Amino acid sequence: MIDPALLRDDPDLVKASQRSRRASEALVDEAREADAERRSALTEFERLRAEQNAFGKKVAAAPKEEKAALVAQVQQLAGEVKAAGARVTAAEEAFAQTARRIPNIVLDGVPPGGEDDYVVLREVGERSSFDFAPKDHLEIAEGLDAIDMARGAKVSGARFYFLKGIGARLELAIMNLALDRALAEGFIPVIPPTLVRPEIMEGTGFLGEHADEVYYLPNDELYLTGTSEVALAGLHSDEIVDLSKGAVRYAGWSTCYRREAGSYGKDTRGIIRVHQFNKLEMFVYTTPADAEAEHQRLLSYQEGMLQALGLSYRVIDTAAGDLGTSAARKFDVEAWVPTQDAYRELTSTSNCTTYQGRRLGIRTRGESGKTEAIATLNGTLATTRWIVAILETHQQADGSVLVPEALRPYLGGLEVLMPVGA
RNA sequence: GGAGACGUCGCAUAGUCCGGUCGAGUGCACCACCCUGCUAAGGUGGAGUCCCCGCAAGGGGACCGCGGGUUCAAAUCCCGCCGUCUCCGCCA
Repeated sequence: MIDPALLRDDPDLVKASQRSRRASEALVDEAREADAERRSALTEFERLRAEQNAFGKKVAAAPKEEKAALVAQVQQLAGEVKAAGARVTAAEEAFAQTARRIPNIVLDGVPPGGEDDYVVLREVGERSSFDFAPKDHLEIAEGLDAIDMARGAKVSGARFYFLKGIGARLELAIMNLALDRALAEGFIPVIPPTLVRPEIMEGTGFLGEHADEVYYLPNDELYLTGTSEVALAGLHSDEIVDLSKGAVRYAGWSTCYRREAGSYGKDTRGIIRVHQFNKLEMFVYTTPADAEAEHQRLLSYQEGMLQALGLSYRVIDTAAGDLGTSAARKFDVEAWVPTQDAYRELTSTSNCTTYQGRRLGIRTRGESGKTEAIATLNGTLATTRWIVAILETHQQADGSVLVPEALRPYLGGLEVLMPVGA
């Protein structure tokens, strides 16, 4: 939810944001009209209600024998109050419905346009080159007996897999490396629920255009989360969060579930795009003033991870039209995947400014002691998918894989992953 | 799965049976001031959240888990939902 005051005070800003997202500008005027209607209905209701309240006091104070006459007098007023109240409810509903459809205001500097209009901020590290024909991650993994797709499909269907042996250990190693780095930066580790109630899923904005992506358990009215961002945002819903000691930073470790609807035929090979994976997610509550600096900080932690793992990558500034509903700016870090001859997203970090917090009723106390909107940010620090980039980048001609130094302590000092039977 | 109890202002509680004088008392914590030569104690006052009108001063409305209903009037009566706890049953 954007700040309703913005709609009234600076509609042009909202419209500019919509334009940059290639989204509807008319929606802004629609919302403004709904807001005006809502307020006039409210004023009318409050006037009547005040009158009724005053009368109520009179009735209460009146001697018994006069009560009946007074009561007869207000009966009509009571009906009017009720009708006015109903109008307010309807008008507020209409306003909320319209206003909610407006996505977050994009920040200055975000490239306008759609999916392909991102801006590459930088490319870091040398792309690996091979004097042999590089294998893709699945072929390498099968050589290592690290991933079993066929049996994943047998047990659970397409886009499910077994990570086993060194594959399982590798995932844990990446996750633990990320966790340790997060701890060093003061993040509080959290293992959150992965099933959440509708209002939490709704509040984080995932039931909008991404509704198809979400698993739902109708018997229990619970949603499976596609990222721990959902639970970590819900963690402080309807609370006033104390930021007097600085930003509150969580590192959520969770399994993530995604339906991948509409991506049929895309990335069907291996574990690039799967229904279930693990992720270490950073989630930060901070003041609106500090949000942009925090965003850069999250990005730097992500880049630090990729660098530690010897991955070549680029950072892109996602175009406005490709931002999620809640995001005001988003940076993706994409690793070079040799056999795809392409960069593939390993991390994503979004600054949701106060949009998500407002939807979830999360506030903080400003300097003056007044409550104010809180800003939230999130960013990936490790996922199962990283295995893809690591295997492909560090593979050797014999099918073995060099373990990046940073990862070795998490694999009992192992320096090379050897193919089974080699 | 069955039975029951409970949900009030940061925390703890009163109020609910008998609807109005209750947006709501008390204690603790909190803030300001006063008093007391330390720590402590005592006194006075203040303080919630959200919204509307207003340049402001100020005025008004809503909020007693949530949502409906009854009524001139609901924390209080009725219904539904959610949550917490206890007992029994079951269980990886």
